[in-house]
Amino acid sequence: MTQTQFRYCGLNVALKTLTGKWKPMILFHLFRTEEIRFNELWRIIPKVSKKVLLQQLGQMEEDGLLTREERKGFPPEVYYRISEKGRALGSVLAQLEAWANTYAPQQVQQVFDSEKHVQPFD
Amino acid sequence: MTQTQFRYCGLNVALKTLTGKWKPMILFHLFRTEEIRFNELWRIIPKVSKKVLLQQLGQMEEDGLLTREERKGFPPEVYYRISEKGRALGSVLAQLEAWANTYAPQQVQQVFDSEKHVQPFD
DNA sequence: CAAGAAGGTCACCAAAAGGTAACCCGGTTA
DNA sequence: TAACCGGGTTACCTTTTGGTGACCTTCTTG
Repeated sequence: MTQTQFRYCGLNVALKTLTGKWKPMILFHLFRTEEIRFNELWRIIPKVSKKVLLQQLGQMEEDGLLTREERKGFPPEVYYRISEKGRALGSVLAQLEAWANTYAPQQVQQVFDSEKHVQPFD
Repeated sequence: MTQTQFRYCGLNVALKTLTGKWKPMILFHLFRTEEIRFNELWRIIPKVSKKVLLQQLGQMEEDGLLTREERKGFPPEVYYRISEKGRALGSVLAQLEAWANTYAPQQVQQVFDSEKHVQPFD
């Protein structure tokens, strides 16, 4: 028997930092690319508006999940990358992913299908 | 080096089932009591409105995180308990809790403080 | 000089989430 | 009969979240 112990306060905090329509996808890309420019991300993520993407990134920076670096110059570029704190979530996110694939495969498939016609990435 | 692999589809699904103002607290109670009546839960959870509690429980039932059993009789009582699928999340939730306690202890403390004057439970 | 690229802001709107209070129903008890 | 209990719904409102399009700024290039 798995005697799992948790309180809800930390859980609340953790879920609040993860909640946002585009955050799972942003995290996904941050985990796979090591560093990514704003416009790259914007082009990769299907249908998100510039404002909202910006604001989700802003929240994630506030929450310390990622770092934002302005490299000034020509066209001034901004690089986002996963932080220590964000990276520490990796295994948990993978487990959430696994849980959904095990216990709700049809819904996962639906999400997948609803996006594949929009974005053929990989 | 932790080579964490996840896609965002399952993550999206998992987070969607966990998102809701009172769900962390509901889960917390379901994990510790094995079975609980609606009004018990309502009295234990500080300030939630009946409607919203009901609707969060409804979503969680739809999502299969918990089971709802009407025991008809006297005043007809309704018992909620964690499901298989829900219980499978236990260790992940504990890890999210641990992550928040490690990386955002001050925010966790804030949530704790903001609720302790309302509810002295345990 | 005109146009474009990168990153960002602003005003405004639409949808979703949450909250409040009143009410319903069936059965019990004062 | 009146009031109460457990569980639940409804109408209505407020707050939060996400979305659209125009605009700005600095620098570069045609």
